[in-house]
Amino acid sequence: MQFKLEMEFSDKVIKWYDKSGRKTLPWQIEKTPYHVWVSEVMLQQTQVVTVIGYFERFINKFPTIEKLANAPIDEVLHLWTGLGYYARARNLHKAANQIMARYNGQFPTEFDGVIELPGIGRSTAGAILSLSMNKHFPILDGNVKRVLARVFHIEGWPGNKSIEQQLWRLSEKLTPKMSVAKYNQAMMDLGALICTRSKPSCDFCPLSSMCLSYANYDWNNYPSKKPKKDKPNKIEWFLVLAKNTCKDKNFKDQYNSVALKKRPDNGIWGGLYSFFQFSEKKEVLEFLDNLGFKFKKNEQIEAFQFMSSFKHVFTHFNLEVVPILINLDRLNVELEFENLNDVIWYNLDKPSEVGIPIPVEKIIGALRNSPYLN
DNA sequence: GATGCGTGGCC
DNA sequence: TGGCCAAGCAT
Repeated sequence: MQFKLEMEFSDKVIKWYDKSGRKTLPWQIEKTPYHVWVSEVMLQQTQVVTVIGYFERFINKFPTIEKLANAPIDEVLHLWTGLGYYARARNLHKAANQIMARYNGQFPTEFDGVIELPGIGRSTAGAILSLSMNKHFPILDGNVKRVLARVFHIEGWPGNKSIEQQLWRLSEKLTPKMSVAKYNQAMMDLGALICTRSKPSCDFCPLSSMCLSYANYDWNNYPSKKPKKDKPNKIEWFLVLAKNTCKDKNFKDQYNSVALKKRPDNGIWGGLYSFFQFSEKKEVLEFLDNLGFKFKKNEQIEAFQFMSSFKHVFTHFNLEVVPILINLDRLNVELEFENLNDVIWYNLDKPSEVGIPIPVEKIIGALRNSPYLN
């Protein structure tokens, strides 16, 4: 038997959802475990408007867990290009294969089995089981954290373990036995639509009468801000090796493919294809040396074309990208990458279906329609 | 337990 | 413009 406060809380939330909640997002049409799973993973640290298009393309390409499991990882990463946090895609693919092997392709229905899958933590497991099967599990995403921190004046940054634990206990206590699916979706909607990070719409909030932050008009202090840390700046040279593969005389002075190398599965842009990257310029020359280039000073200057450098911002550092373009046709050399693993010639006109990080996309875009083409 | 992991939007 | 953050998880 739940106490009055909890009953009142969930009652208000659910009634609000019936009137004002979201019910027609792409992953709410057929609320299968697979659809909810893919959407929840895409929505990790990512906003709904961004996810919608990615979700539709993804489900269209991989309509079932089996199709996803059997797809090449590069194809999965291709559909994830631009979404970020690429480990999510690799984990999704790995988990799909586990589901095939362990559960005969049926998404597991027990919490222990779900949370064991790579890329699924406590909150995502709770979301999948509650939203798609109405099972009684709490969730604690950024929206729920914000709502609870404000209504109950939870002090401290939720990234802190003990604060997060407090919030989990609150979420457990407030999650009703009945209508869990509706309640959990309602809490996320409330956080996303009403109890927003800045300028919340308290006038339309079903919880305002029991909200400490509303009473004190101090929503801006909850949840507490993350402690600041300065971001390092890094510089990276991207070696753009380009050549003409169409062998047409008219395109003699142009090229239409560039060399890309698959990055290691771990770390930044894991499993994606990028240009050869170097943190020191002299490493670029050494690399070319090893490939058989022997430059005299003047040749080097002629061979290098510096494209516009630009900045790319990550969560934890700033990256200055300096692309160096080398037109191999002009040098009249034939480079062989046979001794290098995971290198592809990426055709600018017929792009391979692989994952590409945004800065690489930008450079490729510049090559397609810019003066560099001459 | 702190840190690594993307990208786009907002003010 | 730049700092901050958004449906977290893995290590």
